[in-house]
Parts: sequence; structure tokens; C-alpha cells
Amino acid sequence: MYEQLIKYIEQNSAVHLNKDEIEIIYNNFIPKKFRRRQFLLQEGEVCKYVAFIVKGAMRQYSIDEKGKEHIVGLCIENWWAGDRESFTKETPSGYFIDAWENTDVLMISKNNLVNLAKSVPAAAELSKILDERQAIALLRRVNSAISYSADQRLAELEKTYPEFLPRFPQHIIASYLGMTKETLSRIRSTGLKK
Amino acid sequence: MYEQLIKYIEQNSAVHLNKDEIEIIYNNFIPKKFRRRQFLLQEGEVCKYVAFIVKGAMRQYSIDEKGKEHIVGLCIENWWAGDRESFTKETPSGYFIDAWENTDVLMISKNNLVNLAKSVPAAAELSKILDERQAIALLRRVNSAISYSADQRLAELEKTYPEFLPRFPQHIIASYLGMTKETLSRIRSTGLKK
DNA sequence: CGCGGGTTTGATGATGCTCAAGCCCGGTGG
DNA sequence: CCACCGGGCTTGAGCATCATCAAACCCGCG
Repeated sequence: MYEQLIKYIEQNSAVHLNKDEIEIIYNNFIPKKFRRRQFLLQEGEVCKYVAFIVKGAMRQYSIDEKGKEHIVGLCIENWWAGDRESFTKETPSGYFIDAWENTDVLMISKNNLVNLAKSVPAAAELSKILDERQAIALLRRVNSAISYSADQRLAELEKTYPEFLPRFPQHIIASYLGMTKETLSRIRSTGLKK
Repeated sequence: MYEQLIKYIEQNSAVHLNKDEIEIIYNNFIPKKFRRRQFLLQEGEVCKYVAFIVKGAMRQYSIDEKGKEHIVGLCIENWWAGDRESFTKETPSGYFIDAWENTDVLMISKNNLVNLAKSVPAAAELSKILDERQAIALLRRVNSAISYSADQRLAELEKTYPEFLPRFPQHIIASYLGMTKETLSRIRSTGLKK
């Protein structure tokens, strides 16, 4: 499990880790298994950990006053799951995060992450890169949400994250795109004809 | 102008700057005035600078195939304007950024920002904090866009950024919220009656 | 075989968009 | 001083898109 994380950090920060650093990483991340449907975080809780997904898939969503789920994020292998807002500000989260598949993760707490950033420069670097990427991806999503029609949003997703489509059922994808499963179904069937 | 930036950096990074650091900041930021409607960035260009807004207001938007503007971001005093994606990856931007009011900014190039981060720890710290905040704000906006109806989105904006409403005309606010000015107008009038 | 989750299809309706007209108001120029 | 203009805001009628609700289907699995 850890090898995958080490490799990920080295690749994404473009830094080679020495023995000591690897040791530190081993000591700061906690391995954990989530069964399908098990929660990493529930609304109202403070997000104590961010989780590196070694294998599996998770989703982050809110539930509105009518009880409907709205998927704000999906994550699979080599992504990070966690509510940044709750994690950094230590405030109650407005989101749920649960495992969509049985999932293996490596989790790190806030304190440990701060320590890690101090002692392993690559980790600090990586953290910054991830924040940047996150901000970039989210701005694209905002643009797509306010600018495009349902079928354009689907087309965008197919281009940006094709790996999501086989991985999650359509009602999840639909929610992620801000539409109903019925609409997604119709778009897909008519989309192919043209 | 610079005093405002210094103050901003000190407050947001919670670090006091020494003379040398202040000197470095003076040397790395370029002051510039934008007239109303003047572009900081146009679609297809690489975003060379991020701009700290000392006074005024700017907007960031895309233009779709029908020629309609979609506002992805608004910024006023003590905010930063710039397309993060284009700036960090040095790729052509998909957005326009222009001044909505006559605006005074302090701009910094990518190279200078990298240098600054090396020599002024507070700047590096700040940069990280801003990325975090950006990611947090954008996730909220995504959630709002995919979960809420037009009137709920307006309510959210009124709570989150009340300072925008008197500052920008309604058709700008409407676009920011992903609706038409007519819809916004109707929501506002019926909203008050209740 | 029956069950449950996922997907599709259809009918209906609400929400929000489009297009068009009119209004308000501050600014400009005759 | 008034006429006119432009930008912004409002209002209305008709329409497109998408949501809702309901039913049926499909298929892997116990």
C-alpha cells in the first residue's frame, strides 16, 4: 500500500524521497479499509483525516432538504478524499463522504500532515500542487455548470474524466453533473444517433 | 498602494514583515491602472500576471459559442485577479478578465512570484492559504450550482458575498449565479413579498 | 424464482430561457 | 431646459429544457 503512495508523491512532486523521509511517511499515514457504503465523513462532523485512495472509489455529497443527494466529488485510485474546508478550518462539514466500492486508503490527520510538511519538503510541495489542481478543476466545473446545457456537461465529463463513466452508475454521474438520471439516460441515447 | 498590499499580506499570513522583505515586495510588484472595460487577460492569451486589487472591481468570464458571457469570478479590493490555470501551467486561457470599474492593481509575474516565495516565507504561506480558500469557495459554488434552485442560489450569494450586490449590476450577478437577468429580476421581486 | 439495483421510457408539469417591449434614470448635447 | 440616448431593470407571452412521477425492463444473485 505504502509503495503506491511513495511513488505517487515522488511522481507528483518530482522529488526523490530518501530513506528517512519514507520512514516518516510510513509513520504518519494510517492504513484503513472501508466497506462499500461505509462513511469516511458524515455531515456535521469535523473531517479529521484526508485519505489517499490506494484502491477503490469514494464519493462526496451533500443532502438537500428534500433528502436528495448531490455529488460534489468522486475519487478513485491515486486521488485524495476528504473535505478540505472542514479539514483545514476544523469546522463541521456540510458533506458526506463514503466508499462506493470496498476501498483501501492511507489516512493522515491534520497534525501529522503539518509535521509531515515540515520534515518532508516533497510533501509540502505536493500539498501545494494539489490545492492548485483542485482550484483549477473546480473553476472548470463551475464554468461548465453555469455555462453549459446538460449534454454539453456530459461531453465535458467524457473528455475530462472518462475513467468515471465505467466506474460509477449513471445516477451518480447524473448527480455529479447536476441533472437527473432520467435526463442523463435520454441524453445518452439521443447523443449516439447523431 | 503598496502599504495596502503589505498590510494584506501581514494580516492574512499572520507574519510580520521586516524591512528587507518589504523592499523585496516593492521590487516584485508592478503597479498598474486599468480603465473600465480594459482587459487584464483575453481568451487565448497566457495569463502572465496575477493582480492584487488595491481599488476597483474586475470580472472573469468565458464567452460561449452564442456569444454569451458567463461570469466565473468577481473580484474587488483586496482580492486577486488572474486565471490560475493559465498562470501556473502557462497555457492559453479560456477566460477573459477585465476591469468593471477603473481599477488600481499591483501585478506580479510568475517568475517574480516564485522568487518572492523563496525569499519571503510569508508570501509562500499566503499563496498556500489563498489556494486553499479558493478551493473551498469553489466547492461551495459547485455544490450550490448543482444542488440549488435559482432563488436558493441568490440567497446563498446574499449571505456569502453581500458586498457584490451593490457593486455589480444585476445582469452580472445573474450570470455569476448561472441564470438570466430576467430570472434574477423576478426572483428578487417575488422574494420580497413573502 | 423472486428480489434489488440500475436503467429506460413515457406523460406531465415546473422552472427558467428567449424574445420583445416598455420603463427608469443619469448623462450629453442642442 | 429639454430631447434624446444608452444602460440597466422590469414585465409579459410563449417555449425549451429538464425535473417529477410512474411503470416497465433488465440482469446478476441469493
